[in-house]
Order: sequence, then structure tokens, then C-alpha cells
Amino acid sequence: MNLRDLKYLVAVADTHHFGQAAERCFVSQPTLSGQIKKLEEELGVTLFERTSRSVEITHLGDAIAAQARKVLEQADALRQLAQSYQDPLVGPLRMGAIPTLSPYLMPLILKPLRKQYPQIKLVLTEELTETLLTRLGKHEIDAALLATPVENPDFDSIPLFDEPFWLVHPRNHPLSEKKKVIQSDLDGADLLLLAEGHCLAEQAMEVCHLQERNVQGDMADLRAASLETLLQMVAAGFGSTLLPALALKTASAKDRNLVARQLQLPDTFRRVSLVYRRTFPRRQALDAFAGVVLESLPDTVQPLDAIGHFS
Amino acid sequence: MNLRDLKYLVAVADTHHFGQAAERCFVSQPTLSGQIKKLEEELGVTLFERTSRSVEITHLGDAIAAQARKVLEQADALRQLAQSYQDPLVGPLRMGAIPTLSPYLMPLILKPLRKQYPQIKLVLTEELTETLLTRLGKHEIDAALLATPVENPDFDSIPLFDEPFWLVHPRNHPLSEKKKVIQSDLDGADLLLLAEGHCLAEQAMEVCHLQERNVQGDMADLRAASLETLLQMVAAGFGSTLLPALALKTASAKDRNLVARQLQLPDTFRRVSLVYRRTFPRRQALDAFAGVVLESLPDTVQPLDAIGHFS
DNA sequence: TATATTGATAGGATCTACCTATTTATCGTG
DNA sequence: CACGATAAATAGGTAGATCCTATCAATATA
Repeated sequence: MNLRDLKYLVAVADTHHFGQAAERCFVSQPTLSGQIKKLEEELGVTLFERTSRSVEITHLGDAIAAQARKVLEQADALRQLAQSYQDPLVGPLRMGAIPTLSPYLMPLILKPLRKQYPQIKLVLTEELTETLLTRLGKHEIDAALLATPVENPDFDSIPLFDEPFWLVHPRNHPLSEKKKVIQSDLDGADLLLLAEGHCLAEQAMEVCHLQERNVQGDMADLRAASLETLLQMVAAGFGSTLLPALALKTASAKDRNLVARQLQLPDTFRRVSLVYRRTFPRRQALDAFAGVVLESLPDTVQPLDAIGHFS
Repeated sequence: MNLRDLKYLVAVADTHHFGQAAERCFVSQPTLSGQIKKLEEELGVTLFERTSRSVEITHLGDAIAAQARKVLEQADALRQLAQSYQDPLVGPLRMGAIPTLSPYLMPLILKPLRKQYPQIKLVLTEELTETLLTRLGKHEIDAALLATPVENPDFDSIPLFDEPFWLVHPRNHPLSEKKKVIQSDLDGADLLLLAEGHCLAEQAMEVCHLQERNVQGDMADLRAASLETLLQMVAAGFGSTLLPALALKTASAKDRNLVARQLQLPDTFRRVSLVYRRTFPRRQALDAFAGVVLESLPDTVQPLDAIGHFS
């Protein structure tokens, strides 16, 4: 049995005429006659009563033609489904982002994205880097916004921008008086960190030349679950912290007791990129997304030239 | 697109493994890979994300596989529909019968038919010969029980039995005294007839050597719509009538004022046969039906040897 | 009786699905 | 790190399916 055969069957059932049915199916009459005959043999039933002059469908043939229409309808629905997704931009794009980025980046891009690519439907999740990578590998998400380099050879990434770190401390903090902060000011400073698993925590330690052991004891208990918590701790005078640039605007506006300054030291930024499986077939959707991100960034971050990714 | 391709698609979607899917479809792995690839090209979408080591279905592929299952389900339903009707006996048999036969024959055969061929579902209609032949030609019914020979070359018939005519008159009628009725007793007798269109009316006129003009006037007004009415008219003393054998039993039991006797004259019977389109594909069902009729007849009628019809 | 219409049949060309054999890439394992 | 095992893709060739044109047989119509 064959979808084509069913089309032939329905055509004859509709027209009661092999010649016209053949014309409707863009085949010759003998071809159609032959296929109908084969179909009858395969099903083991007689679908039409033929005289040399006319065709009449049998009671059973009528029932089977009705069923054939259902099959063809479902097949058409399948084709339409495929059709509607032929544009790689169409359809859900399941995007993950780390918690230190998502709340500050997403508000910037959602509107421009919807305006430029209304057909892209973002499905957002917010998780730690490791979880995102696992889920990416399991095809549970299509791409992830991360601030760490990709190791897995199954993955590739589109670099988006470099996001500087800012130093945030209370207004009455010792560093408040200094015009410029240098590396030695940071070494072993009273830095408050995010909970383990946040890449930002590790990057902050790196910038400040901290070792894991330095944050044992009191400091360990103080590690925060979110940037918001962290800032409240800073404002309460428990110490200082590093904040990525995009998170800053919200932060300083919130609490006037905070002082924030961009660190002008080497490697005091993180590189944000869009990570995806090499095999992901809708690369254009990712390129579109990346393009919108680049166009929507404030000048507190350095967009990276993404040429070569828009082929 | 092709039902086979959809089977392949579902198999890969189920197994996530081209080799196993191929095995399940009884084809080689390259064959299946090739067909899937063709399907993807035809639909213009990517259904699977392949690495050289594994296969994962895309979001869209999942949706399309689900739709493909629907198509295959409907196709299976079609096959099952055909399967269940492969036995020509199965399914409705739309049978027409003339009014002077149907009420007397059907009660005799319905039970034996159901016992011997429970799979045959009779759909009965009762109409005049001409109407039945028209409907037979329009495929509205599958066969007709008639008492007249077939003229239409599109039709053929299975002779079933010869049904003698009986003469019925009131007990006090002149003919009541005669031991045996001869032809001259009938010529121009006070015969009551069925309404026009009933073959029995014409046959009665023939037997009794009546011409149409003889039944003008009073007699014409008295033509009855049914055998039951006719008998009541006879019982009421309006005249005599001819009754087919099968109708007799019911009739004489009903009214003791009636005298009935079989006519032993030439051509005083009608031949009942099962008429059908030559092209009707379920001949076996008709043969089965005819067989049951022959086995269920009372000995007041002469069954006809139907040998040659049970090939 | 001649002509047109309709479906079936015959014969041959083309296309397609299929197979086996091989290649490429990757994952474990000794 | 080399080796075999595994999985999918590719190449090349074959058998069968599908399609076409041409024709036939039957029948309705003029």
C-alpha cells in the first residue's frame, strides 16, 4: 500500500471515471487502472464494479475510500507541519543561561528579538553552567549562554561579548578613598562570593588571586545563592564583591550605600558566548539570536566581532 | 513521501539507532539511512541530529514522528477494514424483494440464514419490480427477489423456485362446488387484482386470459394495494383471486370463509429468482443466500436445481 | 453502420529501492 | 597508544516497480 495508490483510489471514487481520475493525478489512464488493480489485489477486496462503459464504487470501496481520505489528511498534516518548520527560525528555541547573566541580559534582548524575529519562540531556562552543559548534551536545550570556554568537542560556541567585572563595596569601605584600585588591593581582600558552582565565583577568586582554602571558615558560610543576596550582604557591610557589568545598573540604583568602579586590571572580564551542539540543525536561529544580542548591548560591555558566523 | 518511509522514520525515532531500526524494518542499514535522508530532503527539515556515534531526534523530528504514527495508524485501520471484508460473505447485503413475496418468504429464511451465515447482514427493502430493477442498476441494492424474467443484459439471475398459484374464493362461490377447476372456469372470471405495477396482477390476468380492458370500470376501482387487502375483499364476497403458494398458509388460516385450491393448469405458477448485477463482486454471498432459500422452502413450491451456481 | 468513449492489456523505458562492500569516525580496551 | 568493535555514511550495481505509448474490446451515440 502506498499514499500514491490511495490518492488514485480517492480520485476514482470522486470522479467515477478512470480517465478523469488519471488526469487529476497527472498519470496516464493505464497507469492508474493498473495501480487500482494492484491495490485491490493487495487488500483482497473489490473496490469498484466496472463495466466496459462505467465505474461504480462498491459499498466496501466507499468505506475504504473514506478511510483513505483520512490517511491522506494525516499525511497532509505531516507535510504542513514540516512546511511550517522549513524556516530554521520558526519554532521553539530552547535556550539556557547562567543565573549571573540571564536576569540582566534577557530584559535587554527580548523586545528587539521579538521585533526582528517574531517567529522565534524562546523557551528560557536558568541553571548553573554544568547543568546547562549536561542538558545541552542530552538535547534538552538547544543552546546555552555561558561565561566559560567550551571543552566538549561536540559543542561549539559563538563569542558574544566581553563583560568587565566591577568592584562593589560599601561607601565606608577602606577602598572607597582610593582613586584607582590595583591588583594588590584585591589580593586577599574581604571578597564575598556566590555559592559553589557559579562560574562567577571561580572567576572572582581568580581575579583576586584567592585559593579555595582562603574562603574556608567564616567566608564559606557567607557564600550567597544569588547576586541579589550578595549585594545585600555587601550593602550590610560584610565585605566587597565583583559584579559583572550587566548586573551593575540594577545594583547601584538599588542601594546608594554601594560604591562601584570598573576594574582596569588584566583579565578582569568574562567572555560570554552562545554554546550549542555542532550538530544542531537550526544554526540560523542561533545566528539571529546572537545578532540581536550584539545589537542590544549597552556600551558597558565589549561586543565581539562575530563575522564569519553569519554565513 | 511514502508509508514505508514513515515506518522507517518511526523506527529510528523509537530506537534512536539506524541499525536496529533497519533490522526492525527488515532492510539494510544503508537502505534505511538513505530513505530517511531522502525524506528529510523532501520535507526540507532535519529530523535527526547525527554524530558518527549516535542519533538523537530533533524537536521537530519528534513532532513529525508523532504525526507519522497517526498516518500509519489510519493506514492500518484501512488494512484492517479491508481484511475484515475479505470474506465476501461479510458485510451488509442489500436485498430487495417484491411485496407479494417478501412478507411470506423472509420469515422462512431469516432464522436459517442467521444460523448458517451469521456474518451476512441482510438489509431488506420491499418495492415493486420496476423500482427494484432501477435501484439495482443504481447500485442502491445488491440483489432483488423477483418473479419476472430478467431483460437487462447487465443483470443475471439465480432461479430459486416455482411458486404455484392458488385460486381463492369465498365458500359460497359458484366454483366452490366444482371438484376441479379448468381453464374455462377462469376465463373472464370475477377476478380481483392487485394494484398496477405488481407483477402478480399481470400474471393473474395472463393465467385467466384477461385483457387490460376487461378490468376497466368497476373492477379497476377494486384493485387492491396489498395481498392482505385483496383477501379481505375476497372474504367479503367481492370476487375471487389468485394467490401465490407461499402467501396461502397465512391467508387460509386467517379467514375460514375462504376456499383455496391449487390450479393444475399449464403456466399457473411464477418463477422466483434472485436478480443481481453481473459485476457484483460478492457472488458467494448471493449463492449462500440462495442456498438457504432452497433449503428453507415448504413443499408447496418446487425448488429449482441450482447446480452450476455454487462453483 | 460509423464514430467516439471508456476501461483493459501489452510491451518497453525509466526510476527507485534495495543490497553488498567499503569508508569514516569514534569509543573502549589491553 | 594501538587495536578491535561499533555506528553511520557512501559507492556501485541489480531487480522490481512504475510509468508511458500504442492498442484492443466493448458499448453507446449519431
